[in-house]
Amino acid sequence: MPKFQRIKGTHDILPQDARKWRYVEGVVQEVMQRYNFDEIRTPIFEETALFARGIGQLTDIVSKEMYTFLDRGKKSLTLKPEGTAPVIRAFIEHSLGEKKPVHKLYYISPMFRQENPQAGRLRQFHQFGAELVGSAAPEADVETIALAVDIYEQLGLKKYTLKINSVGDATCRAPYKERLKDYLRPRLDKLCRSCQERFDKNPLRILDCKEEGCRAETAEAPLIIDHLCEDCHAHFEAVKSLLSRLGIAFEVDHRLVRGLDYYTRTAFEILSGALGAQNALGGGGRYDLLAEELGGKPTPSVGFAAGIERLLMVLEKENLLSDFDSGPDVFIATLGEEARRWAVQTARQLRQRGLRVDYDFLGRSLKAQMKEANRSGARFALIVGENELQARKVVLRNLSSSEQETVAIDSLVGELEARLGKPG
RNA sequence: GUGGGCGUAGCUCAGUAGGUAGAGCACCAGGUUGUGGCCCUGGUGGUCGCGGGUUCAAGUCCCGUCGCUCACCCCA
Repeated sequence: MPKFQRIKGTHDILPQDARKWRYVEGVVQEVMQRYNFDEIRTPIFEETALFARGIGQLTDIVSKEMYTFLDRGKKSLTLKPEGTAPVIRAFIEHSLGEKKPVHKLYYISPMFRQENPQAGRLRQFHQFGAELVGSAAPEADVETIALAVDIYEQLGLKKYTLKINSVGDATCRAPYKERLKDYLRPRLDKLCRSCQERFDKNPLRILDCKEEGCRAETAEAPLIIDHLCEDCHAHFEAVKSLLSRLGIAFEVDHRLVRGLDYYTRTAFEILSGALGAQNALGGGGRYDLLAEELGGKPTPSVGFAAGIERLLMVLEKENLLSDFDSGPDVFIATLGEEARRWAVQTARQLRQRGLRVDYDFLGRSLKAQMKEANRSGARFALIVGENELQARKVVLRNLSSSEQETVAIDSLVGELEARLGKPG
């Protein structure tokens, strides 16, 4: 048992996995670029009040999941539990809205939530996300949804479900909430205990409860979709029709509610059956009121966030993550002191030419060095002893074909580059 | 915060009726005086999560504790 171990809910990403992360992050960046989203990087921590204000004091995230601490100046700081509030804070702080009306921003970042870990749920986890800031048009909603979908498509993912809903806005949500509460009030005692708690805090979420009894009780409950104001209704219809035009399959789920308070109108989630209990790959929606809430000018916006760990779990399950092993171009195996010194020098020379080169650091036998070369996945081995040095030649062995030949040291670089297909 | 499962070599695990630990893989060395992948031989490696108790004797029984994991809740 090691003396120190990683703290609960965190993961070390070891080299073999790091390759998979780099691949996924690369695809994310590439698709983001196609949609002309630009990267933004915000700090790992923020003033606590930013999240309390932005996400909502009553949400689970803020009320019980944040990593909050005091700095030496007794200021309350919080490790970011989500990405949208920080991005909007930066947007306001740097007056980006004054420079041009619409900003398309994306991020890839760790997030922190102090929950009990389980499959697909960590305390430090990673999200990529995008925010389209400054447009109220339904095209903007569709832009972010299509972007999310295309990232999954680009990764080869087939089995996922897109669910969408509208949660209304300032004019229609409050009245609907009251109607819903009126409906639920007489049935309150038949609901599960957590739903009874939700009644005051977040009644909309009761519709999303998985309890058999609650589902039955709410089967006939009024749905927000039937109580949207005219503008919200038109917006939702436009979003749906644009999605259809793009051939993006979706399910309307009138019970879909998101856990962060800032959402208005469009809300969506992307689910995967391959995940277990935590089945949301990503989610997002429109948040037209957030910028004002954070002290900025009214700035209608949409965005989404998606979990990288969950995505990797699914890709792994679907067998979409293979062939990431690769070894050096050349492994130098030596015999004798003089040859070892030559290897140090030659390795650097080759590396400066752009080749990936490695050699032995343990002073082992030639046989052990060859074994190491094989294990490393190297394409070529360079075998060098006193004989070769005297003759100014080296043995160049192709490790997959087992063919080898003697090459003059002076023409080594050219010979290697020719065989590796690299530009000389 | 609550509940279930699990904690034996680097990894995956076995361990019978309690008698102070094994396999496969990996690793190292040799079989080839200067050459890998297969094969053969040998070797390194374990306070059996930790603490306490029962017992002549505990990985094996009892209690506690910590950790991991899955689930509830919530969400990525």
